[in-house]
Formats: sequence, C-alpha cells, structure tokens
Amino acid sequence: MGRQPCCDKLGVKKGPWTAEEDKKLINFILTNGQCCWRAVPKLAGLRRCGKSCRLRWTNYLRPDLKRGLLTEAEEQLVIDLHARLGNRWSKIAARLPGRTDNEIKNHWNTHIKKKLIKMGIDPVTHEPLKKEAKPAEEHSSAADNNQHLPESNNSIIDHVQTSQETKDNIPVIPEENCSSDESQLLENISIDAPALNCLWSDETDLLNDPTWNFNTNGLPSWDESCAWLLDCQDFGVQDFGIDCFSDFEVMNTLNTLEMGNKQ
DNA sequence: AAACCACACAACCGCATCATT
DNA sequence: AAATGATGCGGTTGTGTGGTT
Repeated sequence: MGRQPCCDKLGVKKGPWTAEEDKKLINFILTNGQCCWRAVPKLAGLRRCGKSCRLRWTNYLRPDLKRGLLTEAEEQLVIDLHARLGNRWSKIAARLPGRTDNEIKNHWNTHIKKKLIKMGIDPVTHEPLKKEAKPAEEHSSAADNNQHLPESNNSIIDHVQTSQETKDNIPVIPEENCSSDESQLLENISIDAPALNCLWSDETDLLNDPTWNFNTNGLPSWDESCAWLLDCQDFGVQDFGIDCFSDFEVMNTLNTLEMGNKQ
C-alpha cells in the first residue's frame, strides 16, 4: 500500500534550522495555531516538510520547554518509567513537563545508559548485570524490549516500591489515552526520594499555574509565550498586540532563546 | 596551533497507527 | 473493507563543540 512521501523531496530543505526559518514557523503557529502540519510549510513560506516543522516546533521552539540537563530527580523518574514502559519515549516524556521525547531519548542514550552500566544495572532489562552476560548493547531490539518488560524485579524499582509501601502514593500525571494496562503500571510508580517529591509538587504547581493556559486543545498560551519569543528575536511584541508576560514564561522563553542563539 | 577524537544533541528516516474517503 | 493520507513514534545519523594529544 505504497505511501507517498510526506513532502516533495525536490526543493525541500534539510539540515539545521536558521533563525529566519524559526521566526517564520513561530509566526505561523502564533497566528494559526497547530494544525495540519502538512500545510504548514507552504502557508508559512518554508521550504521544509511538515514533519520537519512539527519536529522543530515540538522539540525546540515550543515555549513551554525546559532547557538544559535533566535534574537528578528527572533522571530517576526517567529510569523508573523506562523500567515500566521500555523505550516508549513519548509516554515517558508525557510525564516530565517541559521535556520532549527526543530530549529524553538522547539523555538516556548518552548519560543514563552509561550510568546504569557503571552501577552494574542492565539499562535494557533494569536487572543487575551478570559478568558473563552480553553487553547491554547486544540485547534485543527496543521493540523486543517493550515486549519483555521486567516484572518489578529491578533493583531500583524494587527499592522504590518497597518504600512506596510506607509512604503515601503520589499521583502520576493522568494521561487520558493511557491504556488500562499502562495506567495500572504507572499507578504503581511512586516517588521515593524527596527530590522527586519536589519534582511532582513543582509539576502540580505548573499545571495549576494560571499563567499556563492548558486549554482544551492541550496547548499552553501560545500567543503569550510565542509573542515574547518573537520579541526576543527582534520581531517586536507590539506586532502581535501582546505586552505582558509572567516571569515564568519569561524564564522559559529566555532559556529557549539562549539555546537558539548558541546555534 | 593543528589534528584528532569523543560526546551531546538536533534533525532525519522509515514504519506504525489512526482517520477519512 | 480497502485504499489513501496525515501524524506520531522510535531508531539512527549528521554535525557542532569541547577536550586531548
């Protein structure tokens, strides 16, 4: 059932995004919202494919993104979630506000994996590494991994769960489209370390923060956040008729811009 | 100072899934 | 029910950067 490519291969630009392209994309989404990615490049005047636009937006330009390395607490949460969900990065990312699946995936591959191996833990099965065992990299594919998730026999998770029995459950972020199995899995995850408690409470605050308009579309207040972003990129806030932002948004967008300027 | 290397991260590719016709 | 199209996901690759020799 041959699928057509998502975009014309001819004339489509690849590689790193320029500031100008970012501006165009931000401007377009600010004006039109997120819809129909396939049409975005044409309408926004970009010589990119829709996929590329979506990726750029979700992984880099979104104003609600946190930047910088994952904290210890976030890292621990990723490990816990990975033990339950396997390489389902988007599911994991859904529980780390401001983090993207790509970011978590990268962090896993570059940092956490090595850390676990150093600790003598197999990053795939989350079981203790045996001397005669094959290196982690030689384990079966990620797809297999998803099918052979450990059943709570991992040392870290055991530790967490043991502690869970003596502590109140801390709710995970509800995800509407979680399967019942997934929900069950995730309900079993509790937060042990104080740092993680902190993370969750921060997250709760974030979600309750009136400056963050998590509206029915699942979108934060783009017009506010994006306008600031555009302002910082020499667009001029006045162009969009928006003139006030919370400190929180300012920090987030500034972080985004800092990273952008490094490019 | 230059060459080389390793690492981190942004971006791409192919496939799966879901929606629509 | 089948075909088609759009989007999302996960694996992989490419590139920039910093450290080392």
